[in-house]
Formats: sequence, structure tokens, C-alpha cells
Amino acid sequence: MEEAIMDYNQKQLQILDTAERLFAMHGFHGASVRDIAQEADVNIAMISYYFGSKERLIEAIFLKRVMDVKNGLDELVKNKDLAPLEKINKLIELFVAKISDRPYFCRIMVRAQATQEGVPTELIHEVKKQMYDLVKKLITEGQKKGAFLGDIDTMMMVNTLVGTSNHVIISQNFLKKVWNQEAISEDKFRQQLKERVSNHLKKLFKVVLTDER
Amino acid sequence: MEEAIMDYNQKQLQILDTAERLFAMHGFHGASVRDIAQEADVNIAMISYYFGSKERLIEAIFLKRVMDVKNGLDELVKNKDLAPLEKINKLIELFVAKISDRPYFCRIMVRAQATQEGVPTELIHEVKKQMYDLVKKLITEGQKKGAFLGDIDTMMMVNTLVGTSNHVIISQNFLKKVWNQEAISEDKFRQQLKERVSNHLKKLFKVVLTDER
DNA sequence: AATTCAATTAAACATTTGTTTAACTTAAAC
DNA sequence: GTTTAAGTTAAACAAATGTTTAATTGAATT
Repeated sequence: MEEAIMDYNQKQLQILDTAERLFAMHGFHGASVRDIAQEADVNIAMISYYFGSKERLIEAIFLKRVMDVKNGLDELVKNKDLAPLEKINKLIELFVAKISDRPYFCRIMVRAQATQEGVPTELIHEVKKQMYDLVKKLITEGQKKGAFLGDIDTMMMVNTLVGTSNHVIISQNFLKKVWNQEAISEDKFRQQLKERVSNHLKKLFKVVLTDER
Repeated sequence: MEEAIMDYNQKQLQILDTAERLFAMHGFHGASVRDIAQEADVNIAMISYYFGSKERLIEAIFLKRVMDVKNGLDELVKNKDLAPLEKINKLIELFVAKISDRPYFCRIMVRAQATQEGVPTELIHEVKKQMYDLVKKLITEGQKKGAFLGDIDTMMMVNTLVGTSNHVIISQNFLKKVWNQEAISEDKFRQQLKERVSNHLKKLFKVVLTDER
């Protein structure tokens, strides 16, 4: 991968950030290059100049963000001295924090999984596979140590972790309305939500994986 | 709602079905009216003739499908004589079956929740609210009868139900690859998946809501 | 001071977009 | 058989799309 070490200049970062937001809110085809250029306050030709094309632009966004997630997962594996359930809890915290802090990219990811609209499918599958394998490993380890129960649908647990987290993030606006929390600030609400979904998932995994409550 | 009772003719149904599939796979802006017309084997002008515009076309799709879900939920409420956990199980079965049998619409729904790309937001919020209220009611009832535990984050349980189901459906292709099930047919696999996610969620709810395993 | 090359721009490019038009066909109603 | 209205069509429409061009600026290098 040629662009593994990419240091973008200020203007390139403006473009990337704006594009991420607009792709998330209107979809790949719904966000025009002109809109992106205007909101990023750059000339429209600069996008082709720096990134080559619209497709390559969203690819750059993916490369930038997916690497983050991968590195985060790797970091977790190194923690050898944690108890099985503590490792699971760490993973939940880390994953929820990651997508909660990048709600725009989370939306793009969800879209990309639902379809294949000009998005690097292999990259997504790769990072998803990594996630599946990690959870599988953590649960199997816990079972071998006798800390976790035997009959667990590991794969479905991953789907619950990822699916619940994603759903909460993308439904943020709806939840804010339903819970009558429209007064408090965006950031504050996101922080609360992060906490709540994190605790919810931890409890869920604990009660499913172990005998304790 | 003027179009509550809409009986579409053959050609209109062709358009609706094709549009549902293409909107799901390429997004609202990614699927052109020309593509839809061509794949549905109708003249392009027929879409404006029957539905007025592209926006009104996707609205028609939503009206057609969302009503299905609403009616399904209403039907469930009538079952008075079921035990609390059996009601929950029934709800899970019904919900999973509904979105599993309509994977294209499921994808459109997920997209629509992630953003607001020319889609009737109120309609979605309405049916989501209904879902939330129903689960809340079922759990509260179970708690009053002493069948369910006390400290339950009801809202997050809904997010787990909806989020997990949606995620499994939209990740279908990925799961098929990861599990090396690429040999079996599309329908067969979807059936297996439906069964599996349904059982998973039932077990999840049981172990969280009650003391039994 | 002259040269070099990346950065920046407005304008133009060819396609594709959603929608409408106006002519034509079909088939039922009178 | 004529009239009426819905169904159907190819063509045309203006607007928007992603991308490229060719000219110009800027600043560093020679």
C-alpha cells in the first residue's frame, strides 16, 4: 500500500474532513464534488489535483480511518495480563469509543456495508474479519480458562456488538428526540450515549458469557 | 393519508420492485430513473406518469412497506394470553422475519436512518417510536408480573434487537464469505441466518430479562 | 535575475441527470 | 362508428454531474 504513510497538508485535510461529513450525510452520489469544494473552501479543481477523482477521495478517507481501527485492535491484543471478561470489556469500550468519536465515518461504514457504492469492499471485509477473529479468540480463550460458558454463538455476539453500536450512533438524532433530550448539546449527548451503550453491552456480554450477573 | 388503500397494476409493481432493489443497492442518488426504467422494462416517462417524481417513487415504496411493519406490530399487541417472555419471543421472531424477508427494504431503511437523503423522516420516526413503545410496554408488563428482573435498560434492548437484526441482514454477503458458505443458495442461506439470529436474540433477551438460562 | 515547479484559478468539456413534451396507440364508453 | 381518456413512446429540455484544460500565481532554487 503506497499511501500507508500519508501526511496531508492543511488544504488536503480540509477536503478530507468536509468530504467525510458530506458523504456521511448525503451518500457518495448525493454529495457532489462542487458541494465538497465549496464547503471546504477550496477550488473545485483541487480535489482532482490532490486525489485524482471522487472515488479515490473516498478511498483516501477509508484508508485514513480504517487504519485507526486496525491499530486500535492490535493494541488490545498485546494486553496479556487481563482477565477474559476484562479483555471483552476493554474491547467493547474501545470499539464504542472509536465509532462514537467518528460518527460521520460510522455512517459511511454502515452505508458501505449495506451496499457497494464505489467503496473499497476488500478493505472493509478485511477489518471486519479482523474484528470477528479477535472476538472469537477472546471468547475461546475465556472458555479454555473456564471463565466463560460453553455454548456461545460467538459470531452472533460480534453482530450484536457491532450492530448495536452502529445503530445507536446512526440513530442519534432519533434517540435524542424520543428521550426529550433536545435541550442538551450535541457533544454532551454523544458522551452520554457512549457511556450508556458501553455499559449496556458490557452487562450483556457478562450475563451471556458467564454465570454471574 | 390519501394513498392508504393503493392497488397498483402490474407495471406499477414492476417499477416499485425494481426501484426498491436499485435504491437499496446503489442508494437514492446512485440509482438513476433510467436504470430503474430499463431494468423494470418500462418507458422512462412512465415513472413520472405514475409516481410524479423520483422522490415520490421512494415515498411510495416506504408507504407500501412501512404499513406492513405497523400492521405486524398491531397484530402482536392483540395476543393477550401469552406469557411475558413468550410475547418477547414472538416479537423477535416477527421482527426478524419481517426484515429478513425484505432485505432490500432493510437496506433502504438503514440508509435512511443514517442520513436523510430525500426520505420521509417522519414516517420512519413514527414506526421506530411505535417499536420502542411496544418493547417498553412488554418489558414493563413482564416486570409487573414479576417475570422479568428490575434493572433493565429497555431502550438499549430495543437498539440491540433492531441493530443486531439490521446488521446481520446487511452484512449477509460478508457473513456468507467468512463462514465459507458460498456454495449454498441465497435463499437457503437467508433462511439459516433468520433462524440463527432469531435464536440468538431470544436467548439474549431471556438471559437478560429473567433469572433462567 | 532567471528558472523551475508546485499551487491555484475560472472556464470549458462531455455526460448524465430528472422531468416534460407532443405525437401516437389502445381500448373501452357512448 | 365516433368519442373519450388512459396508456405509451421517442425525443427534447435545462440543469447538474465529474473531470480537464490552459493560463496564472507563488515561492523556492539555481
